[in-house]
Amino acid sequence: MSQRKATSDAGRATIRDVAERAGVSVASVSRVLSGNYPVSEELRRRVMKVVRDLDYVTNAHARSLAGGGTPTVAILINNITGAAFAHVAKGVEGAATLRGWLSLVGTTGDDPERELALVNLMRQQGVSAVILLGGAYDYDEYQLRMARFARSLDAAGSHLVLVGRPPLEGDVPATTVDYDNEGGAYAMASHLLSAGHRRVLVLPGHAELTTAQGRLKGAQRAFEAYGVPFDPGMVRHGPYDYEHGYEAVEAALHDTPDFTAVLAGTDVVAAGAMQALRAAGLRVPEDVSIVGYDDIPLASQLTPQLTTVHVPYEEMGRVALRAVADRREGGAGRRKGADGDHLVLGTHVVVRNSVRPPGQHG
Amino acid sequence: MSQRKATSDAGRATIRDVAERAGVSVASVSRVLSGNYPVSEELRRRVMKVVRDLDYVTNAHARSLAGGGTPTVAILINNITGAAFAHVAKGVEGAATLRGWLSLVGTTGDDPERELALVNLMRQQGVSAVILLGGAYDYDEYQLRMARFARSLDAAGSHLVLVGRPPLEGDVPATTVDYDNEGGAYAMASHLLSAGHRRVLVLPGHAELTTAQGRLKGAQRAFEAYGVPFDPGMVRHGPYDYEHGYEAVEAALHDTPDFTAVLAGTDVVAAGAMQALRAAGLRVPEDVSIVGYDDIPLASQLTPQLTTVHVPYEEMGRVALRAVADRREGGAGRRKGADGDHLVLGTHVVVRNSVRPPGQHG
DNA sequence: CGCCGTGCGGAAACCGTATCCCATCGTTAC
DNA sequence: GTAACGATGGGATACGGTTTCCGCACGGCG
Repeated sequence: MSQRKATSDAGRATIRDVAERAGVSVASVSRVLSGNYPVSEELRRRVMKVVRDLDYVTNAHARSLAGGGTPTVAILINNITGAAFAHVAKGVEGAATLRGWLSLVGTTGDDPERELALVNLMRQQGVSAVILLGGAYDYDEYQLRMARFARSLDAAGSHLVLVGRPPLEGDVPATTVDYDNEGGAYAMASHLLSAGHRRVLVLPGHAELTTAQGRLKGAQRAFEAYGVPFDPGMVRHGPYDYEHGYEAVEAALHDTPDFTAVLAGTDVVAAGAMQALRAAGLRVPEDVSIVGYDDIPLASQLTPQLTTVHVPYEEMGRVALRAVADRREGGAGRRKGADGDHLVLGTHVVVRNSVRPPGQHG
Repeated sequence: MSQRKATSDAGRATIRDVAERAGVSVASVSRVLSGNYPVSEELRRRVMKVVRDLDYVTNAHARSLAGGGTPTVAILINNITGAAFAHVAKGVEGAATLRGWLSLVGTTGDDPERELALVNLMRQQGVSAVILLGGAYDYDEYQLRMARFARSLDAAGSHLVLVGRPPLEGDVPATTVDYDNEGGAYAMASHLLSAGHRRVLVLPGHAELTTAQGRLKGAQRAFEAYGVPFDPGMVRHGPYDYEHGYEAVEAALHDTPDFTAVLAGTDVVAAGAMQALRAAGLRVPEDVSIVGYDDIPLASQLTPQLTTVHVPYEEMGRVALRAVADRREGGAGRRKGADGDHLVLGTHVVVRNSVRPPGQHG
């Protein structure tokens, strides 16, 4: 406990050590390293040699305390193993690294407590922005919670970015990067309808999840547009996972076995649905068609390859980071609440082999 | 450019602001917040109220400069979208958050340049440890490179952890968390052999990748143990992706079509292989058996569900973090090069539905 | 009533770096 | 020849906390 300095010799080299050993001042070393001040070639050489000898690296904490610092973004994600969000994270991380920014990643596990704790932790770190990934549960409290985050971060000179969530209401200092969720669902459902399907099992996801709400709404609109009655009994809610897809189809086969297609809220859900159909002796797509959503790699790896909606996840990540970077460079001149606060990216249907007209066996 | 203080009022609140507003000294505020010094109830209340009013959070940079700081681990990963490594990352992140540690994530994209840059960046951040994820390419240079990283980090009071890579040779200050790669492959190949398969297509991965080398070796040992001649012509190297699995099977069907089973180096490779077999009109497992490696969720989502080798990825992540934490608490008393430097976790075969004895149609 | 111990709050010294301001030196112009 | 000037390097200070060292006030006891 007491010997705090026991490992003193193992501590990292400071800029003072370098200065001393090179026989120059601390200021000169700093200038050589940051390179934003003219120094003589001789000085540079002397300093750099010592830097190499000592394997010196600047202390990022001290640097950012003194004002220099590397810009940092924080990525907060529910579950890092979810393929879709992993792609967004990749987009953010790639774009960040490209401009020399650093990225922190935290996982919330869908726990509001942890989300709060992490936002505060990131605030402590002085991040330039906090990027929140993934659909949100639209509790009454949600809007207030996010608005509080947004203001809190804004007051600290940071910024909140919502990716894949609906924008916040009112004059809240946050940026939203979204995709045309409802439109994708509309197009996907239209694809099924135009193939002749009328009885479609819909598995949009959790009823409270904003993503699921949008996907369901898009499907409903498509049914309307085609003049096909939409049967609420054909909708089954549940989590975005394989098991739900499997169980929902199992249950539907028992309750309403006349469906000829499955509109899954997610590729993973589609995979589960496909498996359940097979287990029941049904063929895909000969007996039942299936479509997914997200277009993660799994979609093209299933048999048959899945027709699905492509969502530009990685691009969204890049866009999110760009929005933050622009805002940061735009600086004081830009007002919050400006036009760029809500960015929407397009989606499109990717046609593969999991859809056929109904009743066409063989 | 010039108006550096333009946004002055937007800057975050400092501990001094809190102290002033609460009418107490800076030291008192610090003591209330860190809680490692007795303060009166009255003082605590006064300070906490102001903290809430101002939405104050401590500046992590200043704190860690002054010695307080939150311990941080860095996770360096080739590709965040790879399922296996994502699980390790999840394990590390979860264990880190559990003890209040922070985790940084960086992706290297298999680029040694970026790897170097990131290690240095992390060193600047003063991380407690750098955790390198994933199989390594065993170039001559690799050992030297890692040894340099290890010493460099060690000198800065940090530590290098290799996860899923072979341990470093010699007296290098690094910890390795590994799994029984070769043993898993041995068991998996034995499973096929005991089912009666003799002609097995082996897709171990890239020839230079240490993971692939181990998996191939394990398979070879199993063949030896069973007294079955191992045909090098049945081995096809390539990347751990879906396309490689597909193309390798396609090529093998042309060159050596007498194989009755596929031993894939990865579940994803197995998925590709399965697809190629189907495309050629072969059934799995009736005509050809397939096994994978890793036991990622995909394995149980394929049709048929894949028999594979379970690798405790998430556990490895947790173990890696625990190793770092222990070392940190063990402190100066522990010598580098101690026993705990190489941890090996077990693997086991998970039997599902993708294997049948050869020649048993129906 | 005075002394001393105790508990709590304040002033100040760092942590490692960037930057401002000034001193110095060599150079050029008058 | 001297003054003014540009190019560099050094010293000092600020960044926002933590922590050590002190001093003060209060209470109990002799």
